[in-house]
Amino acid sequence: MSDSSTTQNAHPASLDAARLDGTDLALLAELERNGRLTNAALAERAGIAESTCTQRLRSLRERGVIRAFRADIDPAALGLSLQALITVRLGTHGREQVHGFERGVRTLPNVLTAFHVAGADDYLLHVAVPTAAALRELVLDHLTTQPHVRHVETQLVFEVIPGPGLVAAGQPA
Amino acid sequence: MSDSSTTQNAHPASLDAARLDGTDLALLAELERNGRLTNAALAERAGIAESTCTQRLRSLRERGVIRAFRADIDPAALGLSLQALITVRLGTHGREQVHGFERGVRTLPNVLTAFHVAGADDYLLHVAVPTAAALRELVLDHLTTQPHVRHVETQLVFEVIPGPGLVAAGQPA
DNA sequence: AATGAAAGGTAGGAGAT
DNA sequence: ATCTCCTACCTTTCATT
Repeated sequence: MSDSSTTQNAHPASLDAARLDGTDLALLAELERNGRLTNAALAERAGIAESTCTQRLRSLRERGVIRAFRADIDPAALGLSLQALITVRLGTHGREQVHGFERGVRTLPNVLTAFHVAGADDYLLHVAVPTAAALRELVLDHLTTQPHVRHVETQLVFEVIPGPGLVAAGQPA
Repeated sequence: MSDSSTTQNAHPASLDAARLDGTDLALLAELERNGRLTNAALAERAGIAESTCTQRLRSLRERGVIRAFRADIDPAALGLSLQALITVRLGTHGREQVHGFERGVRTLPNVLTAFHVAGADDYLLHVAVPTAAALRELVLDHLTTQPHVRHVETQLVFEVIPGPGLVAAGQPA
């Protein structure tokens, strides 16, 4: 196993629709379901030799098609049993403000993902917290205090429903 | 490698804050960054024997702390270079409507994740599509046509910003 | 719960097609 | 680009502490 930490971000600048053949798609589909499949098992399922599989995998990582392999961890098991979506509007929208806010978000604990969106709102933050009190603190101490934040709105998340997977949606039917 | 596909969902009903010691957290933190770390490397980083690491890992999966291992795939590489957040409001909110809608969402291609939220809106769908035309089709053919959908609003996603990771936020500082 | 040893499985490269 | 074969490494069970 090459074990290059997360996958060196040596992407060639984000390729659009890398040329992926059926074998690549099969590998991706398997690895999206089970990222810890052994190379041997993967090769067998795709009907190719193990060494070929190794090379294909390396190529997919180097091209940035596979960005990383991640353990999918239950937030509740870490004591983060409350999730919320927080809508954020900035007062000014220059490059500096945007970059500043994003830099902050990347290190804000409790933020799972942030979306920069078009429209009246600027950001949507998906967060996980232990308690309602922690959520309030997050909003009051780390968001409304940020220099260019003009408006914040919080929605409780009842449930997160996974979609059918990326590869299922790939390439036109 | 035990290779039980995704991780059999034999969770004990969703444990809240499973008892996780420092070693467990170290393992989770590593695996969140690199889910394909070998057991040997993981053991070394955590300062435990390889056989111990195997057991810890098995336990974490069996308890549902680790739900799965997934390849993180670049949507653009699959030709899905446009992302959006779609807000959905239902007309009626009985159990049947909610379950029906969720069942539909789970099989809707292009849906990466759906959030069931509290408030004026009922759902937020994170989708990835190849083109603006495909987005329009998704909304018109698969959402507004659903029986209990009353209102749909679409926001373009400029950028998805990853948070610092779940484990970073775990347990109070 | 954690460990070391040992058997069996796996990874990735060299060289040929 | 793919394959077969080979060696070094990895995984895991089990007896032991």
